[in-house]
Amino acid sequence: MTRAQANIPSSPLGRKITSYMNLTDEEKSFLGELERNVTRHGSRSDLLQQGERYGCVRVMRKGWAIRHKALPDGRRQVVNFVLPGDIIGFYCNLFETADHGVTTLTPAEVANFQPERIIELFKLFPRLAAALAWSGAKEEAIIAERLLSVGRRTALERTAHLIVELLRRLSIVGLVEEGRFTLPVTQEILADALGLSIVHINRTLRRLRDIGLIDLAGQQITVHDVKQLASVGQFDELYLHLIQAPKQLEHALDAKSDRKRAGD
Amino acid sequence: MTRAQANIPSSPLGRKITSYMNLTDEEKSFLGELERNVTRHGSRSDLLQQGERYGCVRVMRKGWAIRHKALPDGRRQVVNFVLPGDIIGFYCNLFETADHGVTTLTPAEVANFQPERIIELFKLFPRLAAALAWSGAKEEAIIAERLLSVGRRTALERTAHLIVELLRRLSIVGLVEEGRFTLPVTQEILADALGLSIVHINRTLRRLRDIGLIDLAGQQITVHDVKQLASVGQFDELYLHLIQAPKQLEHALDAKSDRKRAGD
DNA sequence: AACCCCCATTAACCTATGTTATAGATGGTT
DNA sequence: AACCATCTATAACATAGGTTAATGGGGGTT
Repeated sequence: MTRAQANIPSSPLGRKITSYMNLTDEEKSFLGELERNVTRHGSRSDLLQQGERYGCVRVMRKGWAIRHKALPDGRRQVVNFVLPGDIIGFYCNLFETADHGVTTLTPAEVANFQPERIIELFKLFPRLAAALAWSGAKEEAIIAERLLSVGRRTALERTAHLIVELLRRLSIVGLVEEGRFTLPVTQEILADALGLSIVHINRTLRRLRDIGLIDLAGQQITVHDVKQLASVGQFDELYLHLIQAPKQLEHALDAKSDRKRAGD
Repeated sequence: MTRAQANIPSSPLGRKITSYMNLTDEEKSFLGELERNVTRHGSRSDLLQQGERYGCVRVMRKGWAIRHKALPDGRRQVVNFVLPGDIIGFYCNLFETADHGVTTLTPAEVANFQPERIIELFKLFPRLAAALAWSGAKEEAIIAERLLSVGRRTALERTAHLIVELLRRLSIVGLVEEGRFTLPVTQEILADALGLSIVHINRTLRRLRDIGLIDLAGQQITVHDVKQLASVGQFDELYLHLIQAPKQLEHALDAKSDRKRAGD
């Protein structure tokens, strides 16, 4: 059983996982198999509607989406951004029906597999299963951090925080280059993510530009000084480690795999 | 293997689980064993501090607690209320260190067990494990709903929504009587949970009282008309089903237990 | 090239909620 | 029974952010 760290998987999920653990060839091929059934979707199409039954577990291979909840009168809150490599609501699949909707922001490729595969995964490749479980737990942590933002940070702080978060998450899957990345998002969506009005998001982005912290050109955003932007957003180091730290997973693995690890 | 539905478990966790599935005697006794190592804590004591290492998995047996995140300057957001029968941050235990603190609001009894027991649980009692996994998933859903509240509901709506949520959750574990329950919470904590100032929470509670929807007497709160309060809070039926619906679990069980169920 | 739709931008104005300050309950402690 | 610390309650005032409305740009489509 050989570990191949050299060849980086082409799928973002694989790339994300290899960023914190080495995968055996067997693990890689199982993962590849999970991602085999790919569906393609246009921009602004609903992958899941509030109230709909859950079917497959979905993994975002390419493109962005949002998970969002709506009130009867149309007010809407974006709960989370789904980025390439993300599983869409990992633990939510335990529920029968969705309490939120999922909508693409760009043309997207989504991998679909049956929930039962996860059980299989736990039996055959516990390390991989732990990685997914861990990744799912991060979702909750990200949402809680957004709750802190919306509840207690000012508009400027929230916005800065979100930009840094996206930058961090995207860089794990290799979608950031020199502080620049694509932000396929209207200001309305930003507003719904941050609990602000569209006008105020506009004002706030302007301030960030005026201060010289970011540049916006179409859907390209450039962060000039991550450190300063992070400090404006009161970005927490603990949170940073949590959303990208490699070592964390060892902890999960210790807890999860009571049997001897394969490949060691 | 006999199902004993007659004798209701004395622990709130047991009571919560039996509210949506019948437990075998074996399952009950394993659950009882998990809850055997009980620690007692005074009011306002930290069960876990932001940045601290996770140790045991904790179950609230008696009393209330809050999970909260703080900004460097002291602003604080209450992420969730931990009620009797709740597991404290089920999936968070996959992380090495806590990104939030947990503090009791009342004298509390907490059961502690090693994370490894959960693996054991999955092997020996998959139905029970599914129930816990499902219960953990609810945590995320509750946090997402709070995010919607804080981001998009008005002060009055949020407050009404929270009261209904607590009423629902507490009634599952038998802590509500005729719409009346104990709310061991200062207005400061309510404010931190709802992203409001303490003064404004006060105003808002007053309005709810003036409208005649609730009564407050010390820590006793009485909800006169749940339906109307729920409608003020734009309480979503989907969400309601999610936090207490029995049938949901069948779905989880189908997915989780590929082996034949014990006891059937 | 005229039309249209969606989106960003900005100004002017408005209001829900925050802040500060004060007073009064409540309950535990000596 | 006086004291102290917390907590609730309200008033008066301040402001961050919401609302409305108008303008202009960009990219399709006819």
